[in-house]
Amino acid sequence: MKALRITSFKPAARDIGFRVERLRKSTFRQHIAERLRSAILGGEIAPGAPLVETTLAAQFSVSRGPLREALRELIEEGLLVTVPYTGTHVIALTPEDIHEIYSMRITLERFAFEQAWPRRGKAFAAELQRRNTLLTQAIDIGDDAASIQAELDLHGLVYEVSCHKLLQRTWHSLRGRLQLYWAAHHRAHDSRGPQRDSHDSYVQAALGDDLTAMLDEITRHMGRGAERTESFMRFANPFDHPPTTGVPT
Amino acid sequence: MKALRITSFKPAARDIGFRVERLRKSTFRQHIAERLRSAILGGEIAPGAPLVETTLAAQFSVSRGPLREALRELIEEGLLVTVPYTGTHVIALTPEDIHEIYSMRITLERFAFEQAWPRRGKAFAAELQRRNTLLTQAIDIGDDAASIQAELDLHGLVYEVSCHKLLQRTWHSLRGRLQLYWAAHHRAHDSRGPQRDSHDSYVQAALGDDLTAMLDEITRHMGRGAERTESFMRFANPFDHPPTTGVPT
DNA sequence: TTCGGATAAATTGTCGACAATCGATCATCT
DNA sequence: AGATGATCGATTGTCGACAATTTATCCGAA
Repeated sequence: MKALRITSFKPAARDIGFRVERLRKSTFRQHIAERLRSAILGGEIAPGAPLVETTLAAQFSVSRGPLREALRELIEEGLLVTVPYTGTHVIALTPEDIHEIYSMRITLERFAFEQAWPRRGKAFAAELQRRNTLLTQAIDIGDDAASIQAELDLHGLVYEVSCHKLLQRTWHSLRGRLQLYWAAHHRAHDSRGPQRDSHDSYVQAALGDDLTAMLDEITRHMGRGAERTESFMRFANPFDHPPTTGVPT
Repeated sequence: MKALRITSFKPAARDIGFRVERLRKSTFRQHIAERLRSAILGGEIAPGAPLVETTLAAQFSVSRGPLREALRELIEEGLLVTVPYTGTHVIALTPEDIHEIYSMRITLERFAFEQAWPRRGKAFAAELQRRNTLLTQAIDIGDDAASIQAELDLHGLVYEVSCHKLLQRTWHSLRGRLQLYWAAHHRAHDSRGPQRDSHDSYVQAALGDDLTAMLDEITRHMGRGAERTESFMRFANPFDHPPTTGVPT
């Protein structure tokens, strides 16, 4: 076997200017967590659907140990809820949840722009436009999953540039819920995801010099999304689910 | 045994006006997670300290299964970091982390007040003053742990009143890190925690009618805390730790 | 001495089996 | 019929042992 080992070198011994991230050894737990996450977020597993450990373990061809640990991760992420001795199921988002997600998004993204504003540069501008192009293309093609991904990526850039690990972490969690909802939304009535050109003013403001205008744009932009979203949920709400017992711990 | 069972009643059958929360069944995992969390946050386990599964399992008198799951929870919460096949240790906060915590706090607490502002009532005012009194008493007695707890509780009220589950969840996570740092801080040079009367202007503004003034007060209040905090860390930084590899997943 | 590889100890990852608990079903009694 | 209590199947919680991997140590050769 003799896998290449990069970890554990003497600190001061021949330092090429070439730092490599400690390459993460794959454990079943990690693979399962990733796969399950994308399955949930991608809509392969519907919101509210129950997950049975033995079944999943069999599907992944592992024992229940690693599987349970992977579940524990997703539970703590807020994607799953569990009741001891009873079962685990994917969270079912309520209209209130959606409202909370959007209001939180406005707050976080405004903060992110305040942090990132002085850090913007040519690379930022180029990357922002690149991602916007990607989004537009995905919409034109009509690929729902790609559109969602692209929109999240577009909005994600400012968090990356903010250089604020805690903020990124929080966004990551929020992003998961948002993706979960969007996937369910699009699957429910197969309208295309984000509308074309809907992010042009967002991008333009982000490249401009007026921070206040940018902050206003965020509030306006998100407001539109929240509005469309909530009005939809008020009509068709396929998930009017039991208590769910989802206390933050 | 025959424990009393309140769960699972028919919805419409004789509803006494007496709602009771589904009492949570205790599993080892939960107990361990709680105990470990408080041990870490309380400073019993120092930041950066390694945790060995077999040792812990022996201390708690359980097998490694439940213990590992409890660890997984704390890892996902951000209190622990782990490297596969290598080990787990308590996070070591850097000055940048502290800075991030405080800036995030300002953003979140301002948002919380915006949400909670119309919901304030007599109960809110009474509770706020009660908690402030508790804080003052704890400081007068000189009980560090109680002071930290009291200050966090005081600031926590607005999140509770905000009725924003997502926000509460985020605050809970932030609160953990804050508590972790404060405990380490106070233990390092045993100065008393928060200063007396430092929250009077905060409480006063929270009871007033000027939201803008409140938001400013938050920024100012936190700014003071961050300043004291950071200046301390710049001088004495006992935790100048290895890479830590703490990617948010 | 210093470098390299083999070796050993410690720690985590994984597995399969067993125990505890829950929810539903059904029998029984008033 | 309605409520109460026992039974059963399904699912999760827990355990102990074994395998895989990392890290530190030791030994030998240039």
